[in-house]
Amino acid sequence: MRAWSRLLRAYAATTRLLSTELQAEHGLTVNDYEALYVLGRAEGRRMKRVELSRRLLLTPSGVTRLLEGLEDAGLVERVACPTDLRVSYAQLTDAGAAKLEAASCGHVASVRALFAEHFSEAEMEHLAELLGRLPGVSEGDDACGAA
Amino acid sequence: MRAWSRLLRAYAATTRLLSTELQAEHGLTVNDYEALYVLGRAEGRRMKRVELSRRLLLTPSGVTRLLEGLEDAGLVERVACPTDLRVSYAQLTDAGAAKLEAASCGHVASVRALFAEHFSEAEMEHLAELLGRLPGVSEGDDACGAA
DNA sequence: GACATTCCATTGACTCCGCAAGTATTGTCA
DNA sequence: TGACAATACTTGCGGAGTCAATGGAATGTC
Repeated sequence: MRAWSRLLRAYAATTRLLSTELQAEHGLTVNDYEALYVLGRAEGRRMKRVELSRRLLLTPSGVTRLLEGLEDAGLVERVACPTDLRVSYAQLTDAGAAKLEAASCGHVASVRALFAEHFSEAEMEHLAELLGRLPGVSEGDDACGAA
Repeated sequence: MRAWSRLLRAYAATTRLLSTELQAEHGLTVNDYEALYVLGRAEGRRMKRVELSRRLLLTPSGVTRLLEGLEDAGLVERVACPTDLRVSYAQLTDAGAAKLEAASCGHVASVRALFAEHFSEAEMEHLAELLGRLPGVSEGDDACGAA
């Protein structure tokens, strides 16, 4: 089916493009960015790791590894939960917030540029709506980059 | 932008689902399947590796590795080109064609099921059309699984 | 006919991420 | 209370794919 194969290709193509750019300009992967973004909008700029894994559609181990990198870069801190010793929050640091701010600007512009080149506002809306119907896609929504 | 973040999530979600199934039933990844499929419809069931990398949106090295697996499994053969010693064709074997046949049935059904559950025919068409506008998505088209 | 250039393909080192297994903590129910 | 399940997270291993570097072959230029 065309829709399916195109979804594969669309992902591959756009990801490659945007990821390369984000990497070159800020040293972040797409998922790094999404993680910072999600944390930035979260209550107290922190979030349980499990929560994060649901938002990003990653497995818990994926989240651990993702945060490893962000922690090493000082963008995210590990904060223990006082009431439940099992959980540890991922908390955006000031550096992380600054990084997010810095990256947002260019990244959002790139995304907009890429999509606006091929779609009208209404079509983007429609595309988002359609994709949102697939299972699990619009879980904890409000999602991606500012605007 | 919602459309972008949902594209990411849609890919992650659907891929995970369908890939797991394909893996369990036939030991193929999604890209393995796409490769077999593309080869199956190619002139003489063979294709230059560069060509394949364009169709699958993989880098040449990605193709080399992908075919490595398929060759080990006896689904694809390496055939030299007489007129240009640089190129080597990937040629679908009879076993490969059989495997494709076997996998197609279930896989196509799964894909259809997944999409049909959430979209009407017209919506799928529309979705495919929208995704196809993104750069590089509808290159060498006719694309995916029988239908 | 020698040279640089370009193209096809492969390899090694790396990243990202999923799976399965393991640990630590919490909750439940006898 | 103590046993057992469930939850949150981490870790070892492996697969898949990228990039950069390489080698071999074809092409264009003088």
